[in-house]
Formats: sequence, structure tokens, C-alpha cells
Amino acid sequence: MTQIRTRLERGRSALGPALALVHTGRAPTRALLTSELGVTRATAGAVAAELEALGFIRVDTRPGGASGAQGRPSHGLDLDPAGPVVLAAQVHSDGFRAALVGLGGRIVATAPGCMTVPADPAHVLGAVVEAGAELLRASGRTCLGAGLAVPSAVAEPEGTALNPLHVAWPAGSPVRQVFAEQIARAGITGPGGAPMASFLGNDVNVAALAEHRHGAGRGAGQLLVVATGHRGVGGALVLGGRLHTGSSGLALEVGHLTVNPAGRPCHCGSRGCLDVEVDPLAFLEAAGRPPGPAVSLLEQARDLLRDEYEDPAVRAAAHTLIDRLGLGLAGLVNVLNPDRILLGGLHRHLLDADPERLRAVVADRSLWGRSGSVPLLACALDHNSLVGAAELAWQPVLDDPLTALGG
Amino acid sequence: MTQIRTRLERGRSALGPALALVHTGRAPTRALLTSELGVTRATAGAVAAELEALGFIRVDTRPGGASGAQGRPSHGLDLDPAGPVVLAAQVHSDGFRAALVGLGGRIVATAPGCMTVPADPAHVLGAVVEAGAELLRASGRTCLGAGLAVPSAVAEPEGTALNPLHVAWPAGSPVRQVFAEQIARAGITGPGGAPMASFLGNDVNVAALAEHRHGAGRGAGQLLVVATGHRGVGGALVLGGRLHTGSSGLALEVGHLTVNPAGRPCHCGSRGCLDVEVDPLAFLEAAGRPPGPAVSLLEQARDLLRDEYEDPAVRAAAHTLIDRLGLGLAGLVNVLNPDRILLGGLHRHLLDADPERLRAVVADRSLWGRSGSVPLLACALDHNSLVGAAELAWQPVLDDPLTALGG
DNA sequence: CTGACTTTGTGCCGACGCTAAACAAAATAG
DNA sequence: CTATTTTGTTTAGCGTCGGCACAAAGTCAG
Repeated sequence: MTQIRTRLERGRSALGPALALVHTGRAPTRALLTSELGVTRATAGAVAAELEALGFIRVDTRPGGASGAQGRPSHGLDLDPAGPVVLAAQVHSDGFRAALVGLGGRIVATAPGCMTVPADPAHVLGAVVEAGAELLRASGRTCLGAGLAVPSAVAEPEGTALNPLHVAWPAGSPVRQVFAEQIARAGITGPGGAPMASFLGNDVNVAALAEHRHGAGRGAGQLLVVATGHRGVGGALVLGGRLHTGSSGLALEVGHLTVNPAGRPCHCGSRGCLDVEVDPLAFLEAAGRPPGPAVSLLEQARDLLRDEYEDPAVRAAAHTLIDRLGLGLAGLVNVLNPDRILLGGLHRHLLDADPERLRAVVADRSLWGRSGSVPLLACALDHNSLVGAAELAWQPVLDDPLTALGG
Repeated sequence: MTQIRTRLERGRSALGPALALVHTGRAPTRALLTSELGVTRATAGAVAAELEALGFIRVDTRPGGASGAQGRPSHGLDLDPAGPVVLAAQVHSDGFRAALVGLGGRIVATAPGCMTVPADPAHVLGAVVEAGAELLRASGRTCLGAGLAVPSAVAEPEGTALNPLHVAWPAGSPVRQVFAEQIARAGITGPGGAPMASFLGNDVNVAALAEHRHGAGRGAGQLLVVATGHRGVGGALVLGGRLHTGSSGLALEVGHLTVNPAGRPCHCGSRGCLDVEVDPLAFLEAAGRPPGPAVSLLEQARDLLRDEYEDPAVRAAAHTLIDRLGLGLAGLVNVLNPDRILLGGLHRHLLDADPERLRAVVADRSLWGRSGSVPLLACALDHNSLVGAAELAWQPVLDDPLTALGG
């Protein structure tokens, strides 16, 4: 069932959908573009030609192909290696990372940075944007937007970070506004000198977007992602290729599902929340291994799961956390009924440790065996939050390439 | 952010959106149709004329209006009282109800029936369809589709009822198929003699759809509905005007959220589920009033709340259930972040009994005060499941009026 | 190597759905 | 009665896409 449209949207040509198909790798040839788009070959040809003229793609028209299939080989559609990029950045507890990301989720250039500056949004984002501006200057490529991923719930439409505790920012900081200001200050402008379009997203949310378009979530119609980084649990839902962030950006706050009624108290006022029961610290404590200061909690947990899984205490701790994670996932399955679930951070390592156990718990505790048998996979992208931040910036381009170029 | 369209859909004209606007009462005049549609007056005029020619609406072009506003008064757009209808039906534990429903959610004719026939889908639906066919013959109006609401989870795309226990049908009955067969058997066909399009939905799901389009959910972007009938709790989510049923129809199975960790055991294997903690029977038991056989449990609970709320035991029971309902709603708010919540059945009576308490619990137990302050309202439609079943059948017409008429 | 076959790219024309602009109509305000 | 506001109508034109015919580039069979 299609939505009751209240307003006819602009950009109704096939240009945007076509670019999205190439972007997500679903249209590597012009023939596939034709079929996926559901238009005639003539239209697909015109669209491909226009995308090439706009500088997004290159149509490989060389006759050299020995494809093996019958019939005339189709022209290849490649993303233009000199095409436009977006500025993407990620802020986390250890520092930040700025990058230029092209279409297809391709990281063109990247620059890490540490958090030596005062823990204040304006200073941190000033450094982030400075690093990005330097990358942009060095590359000489056109920039069409900017996206930032933060480890915090993001309230829409204001673009404020409600709990950026891992980066020690004040709750409610107007992060998107600060980001945009720093970009303007650095002299980065969009096509035609317009202010650069700036976007902000929660790191797990945008990671889900990246996984859906370029990673383990490709082709999923309703993708649920649950992940944990250092502390706390984040969730995300991608519906029909779009991030579902709820009416004010606060959906999928899954950290406070109850997974252990008699468990440890949580700052939310309840007990046994996913947030405090299934994160790296909880695992290390359950395994009787006090966390050391050397590496991050996540790395310690990962190494323990990988290297000492034969240790009965480690295994018992893993089983306990797997059972609780499964309980939380089952609750989400009952409410959301996704057709695929991706796990990140510690959760993916728990999945790797004993996939059958986790799948069994989810199936057992969800109402219908059918929806309980939803595939559970690990996240597949290396820098999914970074690429996801770029996806935020790419979105208007995919929706309407002409307008995004300043047409 | 708009979806990455993989395929250009048919029916891209403004005809469908325009009909939807009149259907939902958002375009009572041609001028409003113009602005809501976002097209020029010329286009809106052509669209309105075509909808009138198709028999859906009537354009009231009489100059008699003294509207009070400046400028030329706009032509009124009324639904054609002789326009097409759909066949809608609802099956519940006490019997069934068949009806003809016009655009705008207007019940044109209705016929109740009791469950004297054997509790078998084919027999019951045979009687339902027979009643509907009789209404159709008597009305002489064109029928464009058929929708059925059942008190059961419905698996998509098969259209099977997974737990139709209240009507004593076998789990997994192919209800949509049986419904369609009975319609064909009764000789009801669509325009041009094509088989009548038949739809099946869970009763709470379709009720949510009806409330969104014609009731207390109008204008909500992300509407959550939670309701209980006789036993058990159902949920529904309407996103962007569309029912969100998950990847296989099983989303919003909210009955097994834990709201009382030490509570009574549930058939799902857990304890203290919403399903068994906040339904009419649980309320009557908590109030120390053993259920009598005279009227339904829901009516007994409603009367108790209305007439004896001063009784300390009743009030204490209500508070207990309100607190547990609020806990469940808060969990849903954290995951879904809707911008409005509607309550039905016992839940609406609990809301009526003490709105402040319920709102406070939801706000307190949801993570962000902001999303916790989501408006809580009671369902407003008299026969929302019946009208919602009709909405299922109207949907293809709203999406593409021309094709639905057999163009 | 040659010809049949399959599949894809291209050019041309028309249909459709909309916008833009100018004008006419129907009300209110003074 | 006239000016103003708002809406309906007519006409011309544009942009996007489908349909069709034809050309192009490969495989397959002999």
C-alpha cells in the first residue's frame, strides 16, 4: 500500500532512482538499470547519459566485453572516480575521524584526530571540519554535503544531541547547528556558493543505513540493527531504504528493554536493562575478568571471546549474555517484525561465539516461529558509522540529483 | 528522506492523492484540494472534474455561498452519495457484522449476525458474505472491494490467521483465501467481472487505520494504537498513512511486553506480560470482582470503572493496571517514538479513569521527557474495525482510481 | 568464416500530466 | 458602484516517458 501523498513531490524523474541504483551497486550495467528502474531502454539510456553529463557516473561503452552471455553486452555503469564527494565525520570517545566519501560508500580520503582539544562541541567540531577542509583542498573534488555521526540520541528536527556523554558534551547541545557553523566558518560552501547542507545522526542509526546500502543489510526490506560500542546499546531500523527515526528522532532506544528482571539497577530507574546487562563491561564482570586500562572494553571482551572461549567462566558469561541479548531481540522482533537483524560491537562477537544459541533464544522467545527465524548476521562494513554519516549527506542528491547540484 | 525507489510505480497522476484528500476530509473544497495537492488550480480543476466523471465525488458549483471570507467562494467537494462502496466485515467472539462502507468511512448499510453456524471459517465467512451480498443487492451500488477484520494475527503475504482463538478457528487458517472463495461463490465480482479484490487484517490493525483516516488519529504522522477487547492486547502502528505490519504481518505483537516481572505466568512462557496483566479479566480479578456471565468482560470492567471508581478496591486495581499499561506504553514509546497514541477497549477506559496518572507513568518511564509527553487519546470511532476493514479495500482505489475501476 | 539468433543501444514520434499565464467569475470592502 | 481578493477556466507549451523501428554487438551452430 502506498502512502496517501499530500503533496506532489518535485524531482519525479527517474534520475534520482537511477543514481541510487548505481550507488547501491544494484545497477552495474545499463541493461540492469533498465530492468530495475522498470522503464524502457530509451529512457534508461537518456538517464544514464544525463548522469554521466552531471559527472556522477561513467558509461563504459567499450565493445571489448566477452561476457559469456548471449546477446549484445550491456554498457557498464561505473561511478565516476573523479565525481563529487561528501564530507563525513564521526565523533567517538577516543577522538574523531573525518573523511571524504564518494558515491557507493567509497572512502576517498580519511584523517583521524584525537580529542586533545577541550571537550566542547564547537572546539571538537572545529577540528573535525578543519581536517575535512584539508582533505577537500588536497583532493580538489566537489563537495555536495556534510554528515556527522555522534554517539548520542539526536532529537529531530532541531539536531540536538540529548546524551553525548561519551564525548563529554553537555546534554542537549545543538550539534547540527554547531557543525553547520564550523563548516561555514571554514569556507566550505555547496554548489553555487550556497551554504553546505549539513546532517547529524546517531552513530548506530547511520551505521544501519550504511550496512543497508553497502553492507550486510543489502536487499533487506525491514532491517533491524542492534549494536554496542563501549557502553550502552543502540538500535536502528531501516524501512524501505529509509532510516526510521520516529517522530522526533528518538525511536529505537532499545537500551532499556528489560532482559533480566532481577538484574542490576539502571540509571533509567528500572532494573536489568539491555544497556547494563549486555555490554562489554557486563561481560567482563560476568566472566570474572576485571577490565584493564590497556585497550578498550570492547576489545578486551572481543579478545576474551575469541581466545579464551574454552574457559568455563568465559563460556558461562557468554551464554548468560547471549540469552539476555536474545530476550531483548525477541522483544524487538515481536514489535517490529524485521526481515533481517544485524549485530554490531560486542553483540556481533556474541553472535560469532555461538550463533545457534542466540538464534534459538530469539526463536524461542518470539511469538511466532516464523518471525523468530529472522536471519541474524554480523555487520560487514569497516567504517559503517562514517559511511553512514556520508549517506545522510548523499540522500538529497539521490532524491534529486539536479537540485542537489544547484540546478 | 524519501525511499530509494527501485521501480517507477504506475498511477502517478494526482488522481489518487486527490481522492484520498477528499476521502479523509482534508479537501472539502476545490481551493483546499489545490493547496493540499500542491498543484495549480488548473490541474486541481481537471482532477476534480475527472473524479466527478468517475462517480466518486460531486462538485458543488452553486454560486449560493455567503462564506464570509473575501474572494470568490470555492466549489465544494462532496463524496457522491450514490458512489461506489466496498464490502466490509468483522468477525468477533460473539458473531460477525457485515456492512457496506462508502468513501469517507461512511457506513451505508450494516447487518449483524450471530455465530449459530459451526465454528469453521468457510461456514462463518459464507454467512458473512451472504449478508454482505444481500446488502449489496438491496443497495444496488457498485462494489469495488472487500475487507475483513479478524481478532487474530495475520501472516502476510499468505493471509492466514495465526491465532483466531476467539472465534474458535484452527490456527493458521487460510482466512483470506476462504473469504475470497466465498465472495466468488456468492457471485460478487469487481468492475468488468474481474474477481473481487479481497483483503484481510487484524482487527486492531485496521481499527488503527480507520482512526488515522477518520477518527482520533487524523493528522498523526506516526500513530500508535494499543487496544484490548475481551482477552489479550493488540497493537498497531500507522506510518505515513500506511499500516506498518512488519515484514510478514506480525509486527506490533505488543501483548508480551513484560510489565510485571513477578506477575502471573503467560502462555508465551514468560511472566507478567501485558496480555495477561492489563486486560478486562485481570482488572476484575484485581478489583476482587469475579466476572459474571451476564455481559462481556469488557463491559463489566467498563461499568466498574465508571460506576464504582470511588470503591477503594476498584480504584487500587485501576491504579495497578494503569501503572502496568503505562510501563508497556513507555517501552513502546522508547522503541517507536510515535507522535500520538490511541487507546481502545479497556485501555481507553483506564485512560478515562485517570488520564494524569497514565500520562505521568508513560512520561516517567520513557527515556526522554519529550517523547514521553506524546499525546494519549481515546479511540473515537464507533465501528473502527469495520471501517478499517473497508479502508483495506479502499486502498487500491485511493492509490489508482482509474485502474481500480477496471480502466 | 558465415549466417541465424539473442540481447542491447539509439532515434523519432506521440501521449500524458503537468505548469504558466492570461482572462473570466463570484464574492467582500468601502 | 467600483476596487480588491480569491477562485475557476482556457490555452499554449514543456518535460518525461512509452512504443516502435532499426542498428549494433555479442553467442551459437554449422
